Amino acid sequence: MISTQMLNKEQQEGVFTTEGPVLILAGAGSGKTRVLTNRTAYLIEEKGVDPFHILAITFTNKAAAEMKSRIEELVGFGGDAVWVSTFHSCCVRILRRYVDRLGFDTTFTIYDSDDQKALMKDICKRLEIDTKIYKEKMFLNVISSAKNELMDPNDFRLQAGGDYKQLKIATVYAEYQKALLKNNAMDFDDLIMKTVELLSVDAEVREAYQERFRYVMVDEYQDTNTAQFMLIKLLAGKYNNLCVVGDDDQSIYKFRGANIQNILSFESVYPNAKVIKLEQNYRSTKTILKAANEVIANNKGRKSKALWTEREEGAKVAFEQFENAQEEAYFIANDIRKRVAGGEAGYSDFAVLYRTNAQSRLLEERFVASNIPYKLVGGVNFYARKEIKDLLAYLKTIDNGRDDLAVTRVLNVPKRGIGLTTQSRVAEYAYTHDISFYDALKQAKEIPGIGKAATKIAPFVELIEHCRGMLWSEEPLAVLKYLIEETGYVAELEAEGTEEAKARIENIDELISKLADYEQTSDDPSLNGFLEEVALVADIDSYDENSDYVVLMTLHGAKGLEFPNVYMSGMEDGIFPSYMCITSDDRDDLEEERRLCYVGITRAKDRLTMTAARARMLRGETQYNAVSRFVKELPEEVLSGYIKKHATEDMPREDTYRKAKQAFKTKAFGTQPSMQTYAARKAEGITLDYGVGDRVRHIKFGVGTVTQIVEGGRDYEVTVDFDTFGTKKMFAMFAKLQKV
DNA sequence: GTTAGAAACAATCCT
DNA sequence: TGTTTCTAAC
Repeated sequence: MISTQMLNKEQQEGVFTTEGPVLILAGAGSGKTRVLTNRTAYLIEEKGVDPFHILAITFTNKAAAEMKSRIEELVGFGGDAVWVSTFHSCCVRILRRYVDRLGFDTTFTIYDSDDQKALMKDICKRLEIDTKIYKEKMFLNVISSAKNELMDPNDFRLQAGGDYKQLKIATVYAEYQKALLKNNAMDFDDLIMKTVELLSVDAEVREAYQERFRYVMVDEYQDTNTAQFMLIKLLAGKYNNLCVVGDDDQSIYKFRGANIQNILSFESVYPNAKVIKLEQNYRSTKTILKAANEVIANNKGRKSKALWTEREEGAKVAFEQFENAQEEAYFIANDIRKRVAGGEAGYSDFAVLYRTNAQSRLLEERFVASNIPYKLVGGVNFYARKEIKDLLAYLKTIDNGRDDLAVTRVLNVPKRGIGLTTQSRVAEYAYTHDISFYDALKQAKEIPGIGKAATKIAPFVELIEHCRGMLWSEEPLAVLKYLIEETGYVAELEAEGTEEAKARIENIDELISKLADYEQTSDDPSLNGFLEEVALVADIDSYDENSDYVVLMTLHGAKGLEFPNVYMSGMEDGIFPSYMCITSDDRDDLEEERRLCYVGITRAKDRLTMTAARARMLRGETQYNAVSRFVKELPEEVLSGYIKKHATEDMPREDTYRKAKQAFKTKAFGTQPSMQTYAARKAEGITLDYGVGDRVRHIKFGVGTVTQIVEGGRDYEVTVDFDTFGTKKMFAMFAKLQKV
């Protein structure tokens, strides 16, 4: 049911303009998801469009799931037939059906960035490239950008001209694609590019999808790259009922190939496009919106728009600067604790945002120590963890024997006494006979110079074959369990007994329940399907706004979300804006960073707090950073806690910047930067809730017994005999020991 | 072939 | 600081 009275005039226009190309410029918090869902409902219920003919594309599974459930709520019957998916899963779905027409097997595996790197390493070795001069990552970056621009190895070679380095990259690119094809694998960029290729080359497939997708909608359009643009253009190519929603001020994925021209020149590509602007914000207070507007106004070359709200003024934006990052973390944790205790809000009403994942560690430690429930989004992806990747590699080997990477990963895990020499002999044999690594293993006895290693290989092959046999009659879950049992993977970890090993076992248990869950919820469960789902999950997908925890994540991760209380931490020049973009000579980089700041500010509904530290430890070195220039761009009247005169106007410029920093460094070291924590200065010393003989837990060393406590000034030196790490001496304030 | 300890090295953000 | 790669000894 569509309730138009709930929509403002512009939103209604977005809902009712269903025919032809439409560009909706939707400012932050202007209710774009509401427009998209209502539009879909309108198409189905009022215009009688079969849900089968509607496609909606988002960037994350979480956004897709959310949109899907909201559509189903609105239309009741048939809503689940709408194809709502991410770019990547949409492409996979098409490719799984037709990619054999491009010479791939439809059971292809998807490589993540670790896999890409491993493959690239092999290639560099084979081509005898000195990876000290040309780094693997450089090749991968260039290749990725090329793919985002739909350039295949040939195109790349052509544009290289006579440039030596470019030609070298072209060779590597070609070799890389060859290896992927041989392994029957694709990387993330391939998923899009191959689909575009398929649709361009194969008229039959193209017409089938064009006929199907009579209405196409794209969310977060500002983040699309050239390949994705082409994909959309092709899919919507027959009926051209294409509705894209985006905000150029929130374009923050240039590094991933996002092409801001897609949104800026939409009207020239589709001259008859209808443009609708959503400028009323329903999320933030006037103060927060003013802060956001002022900051983003410093950018040039954007579609002008001004967000406004009917909401109240609200609290000022708080700014706090601390001596170091520890104090900063302490303040944030304490502030949240106080507000929750005061009944002002629940934990889930808070989000702490930062620029880099590395900043999460201190916050996390502090939250653990303060017993604040939190959820860390991002960092090391669950599926990128060693133990998970190992088990997945087994499953991949079982599923697709052509994936050499997966096979080599687990061939000697657990240790089977198959070393590097044997491995390279097999690889060589496979290469010269033009067969897969796994097939070579099957004929291990024939391989010259392998000797007794063949007897070590046989059980591995048997294991894989047995599992393949199992799949005929049993669910993938049974295979995984059998695998864990047979390889002794968990048993080995249990024997280790460390905290780390325990965490790994927990992860494995989680993998088991994920697979079980998949088998329950999927209508046609298969090993291949599970591996695909796993390859495409993003960190953000695991975030659940209904659980009562504080969320910790990067500013990038926060896009599309909203919270009553937001902390933007690490507001320092060199951190945010990042060192990389300050030193870059491309002015656009700073603008992108500013957009990121805009995204961060507009996440907050009621209260926004910015924090900074004077000194921060970065890669083992203490850095002294000035307050972020973005803080200085905030209008004075929205700020509290920060007196502008401290933000000296005489901030040295780029060239003198380093010198000044150096001077500050030496001075600071001379006077011994204060080692006291914020807690100590605020509370005049600390009290311990444990004594000699008590059992305590340390975040890293695990559980141990306190053997000695020595008082020293405001702190205590505590000696703990840890169960697994031996005896350590530490200061109570830093150790954050917890009584158990 | 395996392992532990030393040395080198690293520069965001993500599907 | 934390992780990956190298080296030497078992």
